[in-house]
Amino acid sequence: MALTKIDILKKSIPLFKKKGYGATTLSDIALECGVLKGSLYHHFASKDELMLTALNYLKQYFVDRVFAIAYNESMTVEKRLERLARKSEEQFLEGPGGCFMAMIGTETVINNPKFNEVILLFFKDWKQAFVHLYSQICDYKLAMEYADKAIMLIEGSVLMMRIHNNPYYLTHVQENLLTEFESIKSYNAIKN
Amino acid sequence: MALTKIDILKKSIPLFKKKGYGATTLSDIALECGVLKGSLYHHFASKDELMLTALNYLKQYFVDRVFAIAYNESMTVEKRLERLARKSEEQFLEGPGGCFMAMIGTETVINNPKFNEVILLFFKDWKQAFVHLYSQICDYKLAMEYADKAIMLIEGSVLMMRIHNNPYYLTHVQENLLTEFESIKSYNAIKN
Amino acid sequence: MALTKIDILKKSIPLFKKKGYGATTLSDIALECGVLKGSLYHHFASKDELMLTALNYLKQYFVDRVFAIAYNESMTVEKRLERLARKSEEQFLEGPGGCFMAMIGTETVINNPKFNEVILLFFKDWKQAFVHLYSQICDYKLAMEYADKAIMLIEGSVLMMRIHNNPYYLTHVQENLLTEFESIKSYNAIKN
Amino acid sequence: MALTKIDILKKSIPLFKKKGYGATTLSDIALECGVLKGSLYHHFASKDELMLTALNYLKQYFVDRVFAIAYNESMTVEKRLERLARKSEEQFLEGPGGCFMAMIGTETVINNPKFNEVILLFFKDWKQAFVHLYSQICDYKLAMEYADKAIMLIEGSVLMMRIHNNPYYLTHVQENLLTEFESIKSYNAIKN
DNA sequence: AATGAATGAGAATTCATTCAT
DNA sequence: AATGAATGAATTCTCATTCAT
Repeated sequence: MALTKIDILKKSIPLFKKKGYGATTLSDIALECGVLKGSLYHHFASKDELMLTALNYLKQYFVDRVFAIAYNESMTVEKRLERLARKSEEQFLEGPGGCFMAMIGTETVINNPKFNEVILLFFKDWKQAFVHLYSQICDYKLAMEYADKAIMLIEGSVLMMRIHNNPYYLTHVQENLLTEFESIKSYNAIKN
Repeated sequence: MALTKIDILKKSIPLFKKKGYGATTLSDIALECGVLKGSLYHHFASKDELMLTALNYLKQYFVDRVFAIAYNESMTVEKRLERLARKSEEQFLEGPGGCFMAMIGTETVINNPKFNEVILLFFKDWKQAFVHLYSQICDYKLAMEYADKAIMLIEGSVLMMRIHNNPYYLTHVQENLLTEFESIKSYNAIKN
Repeated sequence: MALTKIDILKKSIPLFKKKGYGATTLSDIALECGVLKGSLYHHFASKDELMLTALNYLKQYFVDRVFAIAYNESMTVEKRLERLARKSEEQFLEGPGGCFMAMIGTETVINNPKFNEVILLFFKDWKQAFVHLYSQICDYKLAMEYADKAIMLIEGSVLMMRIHNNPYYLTHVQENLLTEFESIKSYNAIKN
Repeated sequence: MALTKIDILKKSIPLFKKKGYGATTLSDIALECGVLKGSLYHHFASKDELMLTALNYLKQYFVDRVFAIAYNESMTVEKRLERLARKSEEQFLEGPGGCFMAMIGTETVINNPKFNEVILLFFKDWKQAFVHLYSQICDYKLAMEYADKAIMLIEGSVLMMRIHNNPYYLTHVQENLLTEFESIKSYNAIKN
C-alpha cells in the first residue's frame, strides 16, 4: 500500500523526460504519486537527490536489461544488436519520447557535476556494449569509431524524433544500423 | 550607445545556450546587458517573445550566413560542404558549446509550440542545404537520407561534446562527413 | 534498555542549550536518542510538553542538588557559597556552555507564558539560596540586593562566555563573588 | 513614499528583539513594513543579510550615538557615564525590552559566525567606552575589570528585566553603577 | 528608454504532529 | 513502545511581470 522509493522514481522519470529537470516540480511528482509534496521528503532529502537516484536507477536498468544483451553469448551477434536496439528503442519511445540521460545531461552539465558523473557512466557503458558487438566483426579501433557513431546517430535521431514528434527518425536509424552492421560483417568476411 | 533589441539578443543567446530557457532568468540577461530587469520590457513584451525573437534571429543568421553557402555556385560542392561545416561548427563551439536550436527544442517542445515552429523551420532549412549539396553527387532520395543522417550525427556529436566537455566529438564527425562525401562522389563517378 | 522520559530529557537539554527552543527539532532529539521522531510522542504529547518537563526537571535538579547546598548547615557559609558556585558552574559549563533557563527564558517569554512560570520559579529559588547565605553576613535587605546582583553578574558572564566562547568570564565572576563575600563578612564583623 | 533599507531595519529590529532570529519570519517583517514578502528581497538578498545589516546598523548607532558619549570631553566623567547609561537604557527598554545584540548573539553564536563577528565588535566597543571612563578614576587594569563587570551586570539585568517583565532590574543596576563610580573616584581621590 | 520598487504566484524545503501497522 | 509513512501548514526564496517616476 505504501509508496516506495521505486514507485516515486517510476512516476517521476516520465515527468522529468517530458519537461526536464528544472520545469518538473515536486508538486508535479507528488500529484502523480498521489501524495503531498512534503511526503516526498520522507524518501528523498532533496530534488537533487531524487534526480540522482533516478539517474542511477535508470542507468542500472540499462546496464542490466539493455546493455547486458550485448554480452549474451547464447545469441548471434546480429541478434544481440537487434535486441539491444529494440530494448533501448522501447525506452526512448516510452511516454513522452526522448532519452532521459541526454535530456538531463544537456540541461544540467554546467550546474550539476554530480548528475553528469552518472550520465557519463551511462554513455561509457553504452559505448562498451556497442564496442563489444562491433569488435566481433572488425578490429577494436574501428569498433570504437562505430560505437561512437552509433550512439551519436541514435541520440541525434531521438532529438529529431522529439522535435518533429515522429518516432520514424529513431526507428529508421536503428534499422540502418542493423543493415550497416551486416554490410560491415560481409565486407570483412570477404576480405579475410 | 543605446541598448538595441539586437544587443539583447546577442547577449542572451549564449546565456540560453549555457543554461537553457527555464534556468536563464531575465535578471541574468539584464545583468549581462548592463541594464535592469524592468528595462528589458521596453524591448520585449515577455520572456517568451524574447526567446521567439532570438530563435528567429539565429535561424535567419544560419539561413543567410551558413546555409546560404550551400547555394553559392562560385565554389565547388566539396568546398561548399566544408565551408558550411566550418561555419556551423563555429556556432556550435562558441561560448558554452551546444546547439541553441536543439537545446531549446528539447526543453520546450511540449510546452511551447510557438518556439517549435521556428525550430522546425531551422532544421528544414538545414536539411535543405545538405540535400542541395548531396543531390549533386547522388540521386535526390539518397540525398535526403544523407542530409538527415548528417544532421542527426552532428546533433548527436554536439550532445556528446557538451556532456563530455570535449569538442573532438563534433570536429571528428565533421571531418568524417567530408571524407564520406568524397567517397560517395568517387563511387558514383565510377559507377556512371 | 527501554527509552525513558528521563533519558529523553537528558539528551534534549544539551540540544536545547546549544540551539535554543525553536531551532532544536524533534528530529534532532530523536536522532540523539537513537529513536525515530514519532516515537517521542509516546513519551511527550508535544514539543511544548517536552520543554515544560525539561524545565521542571532541570529546575528540580537545581533545587535539590544546587540550591539545597545553601541550606546545608553542616558547612560554613563560605563553604556553602563556594560549593553552590562550583555546582552551578558545572551546569553552565557543561556541553555547549550556557544557562538553559536564561536561554529558553529569553527566547520564549513573549510566546510561552507556561514556560516562563517555571523559569521564574527557578530564579526565585536561586535568589532565595543566595539570600539565605548573604543574610548570614549582612541584613536581609542588603542580602536581597547582593543576591540579585550575584545572579545578574553570573548570567551576564554566562552570556559573555557564550558569545566569546571563553569560560573565563564565568569562572572569574564566581571567584570575585567569593572574595567579595569574604570582604563583606570581614567588614561587617569589624563593624559589629 | 518608497520603502528604504533603513525603514525595513527600523521595523525589523523590534521584531527580532521580541521574538529572536529564528521565530521572526519574513512575513512578520513584510506585514510590519506594509509590503509583500517578496518585496523584501528587493532590498536584502536573504534573511541572513537582513540580520547582518541590522546588526551593523545597530552597532553603528551605538558607536556613534551612545559609546561616543564616553569620549566627549566637554562633559565631566560622571556626566558622561550617566548619559551613556541613559542612552543605552533607552535602547534596552524600547519596545519589547531587551538587548538585541545579546539576544541574537545567544541564539546564533553556534550557527552564524558572521553574525557573531559584529556582535563581538559591539561588545568590544562598549567595553572600550567603559574602560575610557573608568581609566580616568583608576588604573587601566582595574578599569578593564570594572568595564567587564559593568557590561555583565547590565546584560544580566536586561535578562532579568525581560523574564520578569520589569524594567526596575535595569534601572536599578544603572543607578548602582553610577553611585559605585562616585565611590571609586572618592576612594582613589583620598588615596592619592 | 531606463529605473527601481513592488507584486503575486509558485518553487523547494522544514517540521510538529498523526496514525496504521 | 517503536516504526515509518503521510500530513499540511509555514518558511525562505525566486522570478516574470507591472508601473509610477
